[in-house]
Amino acid sequence: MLPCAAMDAHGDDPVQRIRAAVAAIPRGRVASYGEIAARAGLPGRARLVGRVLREAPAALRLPWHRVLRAGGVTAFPAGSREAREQARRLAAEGVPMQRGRVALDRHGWERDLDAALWAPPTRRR
DNA sequence: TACTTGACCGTAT
DNA sequence: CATACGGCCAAGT
Repeated sequence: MLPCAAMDAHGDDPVQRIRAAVAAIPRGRVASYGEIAARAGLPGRARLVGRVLREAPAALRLPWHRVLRAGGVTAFPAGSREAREQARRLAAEGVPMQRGRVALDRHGWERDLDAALWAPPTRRR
């Protein structure tokens, strides 16, 4: 038998883990390719994330529009069909993209961590 | 088999 | 802000 059979039980396939990481991006939030790679346990492999998204079946309904390049810049050429579609989808969930860029300090997935560290100890509202 | 491409990234100039 | 460079590595030529 193959030794990988055991690990498969947990989903060892990089493609599956990347898809799962993308699917986990909260609505109204965005993440970078590098961040997704790291969350999928594949640090330094941002390009693989791009490849996986490009080849992902549309039927999977992955929130690909929530994935941006480092710095919050769209991975698509300005004005391209994909870039416009991405901006449209993000806008639909309250994430503005201007000049092909999203403000990560306001909409980045990791923003919550910083917010938590800087937030007042007591309740907020 | 060797070389090129890419939905990328961080650092350095 | 813009180039450049090295790292990454599966697919395509």
